[in-house]
Amino acid sequence: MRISARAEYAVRAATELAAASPESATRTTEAIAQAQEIPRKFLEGILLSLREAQLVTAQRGIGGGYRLLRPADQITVADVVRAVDGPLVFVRGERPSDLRYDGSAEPLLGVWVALRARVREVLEGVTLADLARGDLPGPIAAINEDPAVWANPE
Amino acid sequence: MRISARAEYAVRAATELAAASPESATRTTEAIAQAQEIPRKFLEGILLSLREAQLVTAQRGIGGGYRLLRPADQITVADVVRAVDGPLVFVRGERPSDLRYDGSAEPLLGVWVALRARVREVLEGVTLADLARGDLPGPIAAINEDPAVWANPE
DNA sequence: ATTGATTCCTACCAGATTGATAGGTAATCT
DNA sequence: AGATTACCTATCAATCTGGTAGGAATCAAT
Repeated sequence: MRISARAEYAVRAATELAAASPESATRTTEAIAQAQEIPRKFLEGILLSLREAQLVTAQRGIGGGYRLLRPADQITVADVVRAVDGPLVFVRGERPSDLRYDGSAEPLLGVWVALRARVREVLEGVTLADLARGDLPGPIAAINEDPAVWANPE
Repeated sequence: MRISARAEYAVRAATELAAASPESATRTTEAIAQAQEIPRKFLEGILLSLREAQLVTAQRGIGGGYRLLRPADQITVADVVRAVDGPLVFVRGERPSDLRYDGSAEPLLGVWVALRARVREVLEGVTLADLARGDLPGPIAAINEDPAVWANPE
């Protein structure tokens, strides 16, 4: 279960826009690329995806750039990841709820569905405003209070 | 965040072994492949990985096959997935706790760590015995009681 | 109307991963 | 000896991934 570079860059870029003040200000691809150390040409494609997903708008020409289309507290990390990478969780190329299991493997479906639910819980539980402010919401922060969560078991 | 065919096949194959009775009985690659409709040659490689991870043992020759090395209630889905696909969650090729963020993207680390924690919770919370018996443990089953969990939002 | 900044679009690329197959070797039992 | 089974190595096409190149369209300011 990997989070792609595309997705990670996208969240960082979007957070950069969320941190812009005032909210109506635009930031150029170049500015975002430098601030977040993202390859510029690669970032171009990412921002395009974010625009197609209606998370940002673009303005061409001098003084142009990107800005968020909705308030930062109404865009979640899940929105951004879905915009660039598609469905949050899929199993063998299909969404869990599209899978068909028969026979003894059937209870496995429940595992994938529960997995997706938990992934959603985290990624839909954090907004760009949270990230820009630098403070995770209580329920998410609570997860990380257990030190075991920071250890690598493998 | 995809669950690979390899991982999904591996869990099904392991469940097949968990369902064998008595527990000491062996099942051949061929038998597992047919029962679970997994390409045989592909399954061969998967079972090899499971053996290297010390989850199963193999016996060659007539009457040979594979069997679980530990009781089925002491092998979790996470164990199986790690055996064939490595770390459960990684971001841009690294484990969350190996990532370094500086500046405004720093709180993002907490998101990935929380994500991994929740993924672990589900995959470490279900054993092969649970799957073989066809009943998910209470905490996992509880997640799936909310109907929203079964819907595709995208 | 020209110029410079900027997004937008299409194409391309090398390398890794994924899902799978082929064919032979080694061990084990009857 | 012969059948059966796991084991190993190599190969493969297709796709994905991370990234680059170059120009066309658009916009604001002069």
